[in-house]
Amino acid sequence: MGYKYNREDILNVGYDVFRRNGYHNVGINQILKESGIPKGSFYNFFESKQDFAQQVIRQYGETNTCWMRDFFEDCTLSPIECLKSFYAMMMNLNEEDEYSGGCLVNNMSVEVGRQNDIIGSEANTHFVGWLNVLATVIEKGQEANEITVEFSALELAEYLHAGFYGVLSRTKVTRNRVYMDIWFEITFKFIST
Amino acid sequence: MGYKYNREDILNVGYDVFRRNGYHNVGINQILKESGIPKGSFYNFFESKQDFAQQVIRQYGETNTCWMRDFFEDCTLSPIECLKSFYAMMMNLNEEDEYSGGCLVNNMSVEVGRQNDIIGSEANTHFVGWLNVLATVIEKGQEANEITVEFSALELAEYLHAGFYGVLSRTKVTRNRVYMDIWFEITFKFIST
DNA sequence: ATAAATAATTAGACTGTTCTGTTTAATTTA
DNA sequence: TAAATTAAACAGAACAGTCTAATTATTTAT
Repeated sequence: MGYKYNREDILNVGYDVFRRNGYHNVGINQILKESGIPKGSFYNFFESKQDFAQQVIRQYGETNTCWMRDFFEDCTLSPIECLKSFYAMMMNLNEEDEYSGGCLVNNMSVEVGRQNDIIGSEANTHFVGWLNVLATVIEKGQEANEITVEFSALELAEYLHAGFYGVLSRTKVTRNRVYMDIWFEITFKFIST
Repeated sequence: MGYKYNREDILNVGYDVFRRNGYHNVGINQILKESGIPKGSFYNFFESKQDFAQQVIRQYGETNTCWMRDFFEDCTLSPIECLKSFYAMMMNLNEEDEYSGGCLVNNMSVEVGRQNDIIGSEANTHFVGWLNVLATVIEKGQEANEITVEFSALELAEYLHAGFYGVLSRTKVTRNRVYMDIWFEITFKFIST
């Protein structure tokens, strides 16, 4: 029989709280309260707030990379239709969430990515992982003549990635799905052959 | 002769400090220290930290709207070349700044735009203003047959806006100009007729 | 197998600092 | 002289992180 609390559960609470509220707006006490863990246990598992945040990002980043890979592996549609349904799903999730969080890794990048090297490079690591998954699918789409070959698969992945996160920022203040829809329409029109 | 300190100078300090460090990571004391103003004077001019941040955003937002309008009015190139040189300039500024700040309004949107209605809607107001300026130029480009008419000028403005801010977030953690260049190449290739 | 010893985890009071914002008084300008 | 501004001490809450003790799990010795 294990102990009462475990690292993973606390990380999951951290994911939720950081994603919705940002990094500097969240105190350790809030994490403790929402996870029901006492301070001593927290500092037994994590060295500091920064260390905790890094581990939160890492867990989510890795989980999401696997999730994306599985999604595209299981997707039986053509490559570009897989991409479309992936982004359609992300947009739906964001709408259901009422645009209140966006992407944890992007939020962390914007808020502290430049000042804090530890968090910045942790975020970048996972961005790169996701971009590679996207690039794989894009490449298949190019081979199937569905996607333009004017640019490399990785360049197009960066393009999709940037556009989507830009539009997430836009929905945070407009709280309206239409901006995601516009981005979707234009982007997929443009990359399609 | 006026008093020793004035609202505008403090707002400019706030712009710089908030842009580089975010909202919740900045304390009033930092603003006081960097502007040399005592606390009493600060609270004479501003009701609260939130009120201060709102005014910082407003001043920058309005200034930037005018600056953009002037830029495009003074630009003697064709519409799409004006757009290109506008974004090229923004990219150069960001590179010179070593990717350390990005756009204040976008940073604020991502960090607090969803939790804080005051700041969120202030940010949105200025986004809308900038988008309208962009749309005006895009419309001219469409009339001159330089820019695709598959989408409305405002939709394309949203598209440019989202992509650019997405890529700013990307440069914050990569600290490399190349991601802006990729975005630029792809985007202008796509919108050009 | 059981008991003793060791290690890991839990618990929360406590520390010192920093946070936003208040207050009161002195000074400056109109 | 009256109003606006400047000045800094002060207040109360929140902050990250420390510390000691108690509890629980695991390992070692018998």
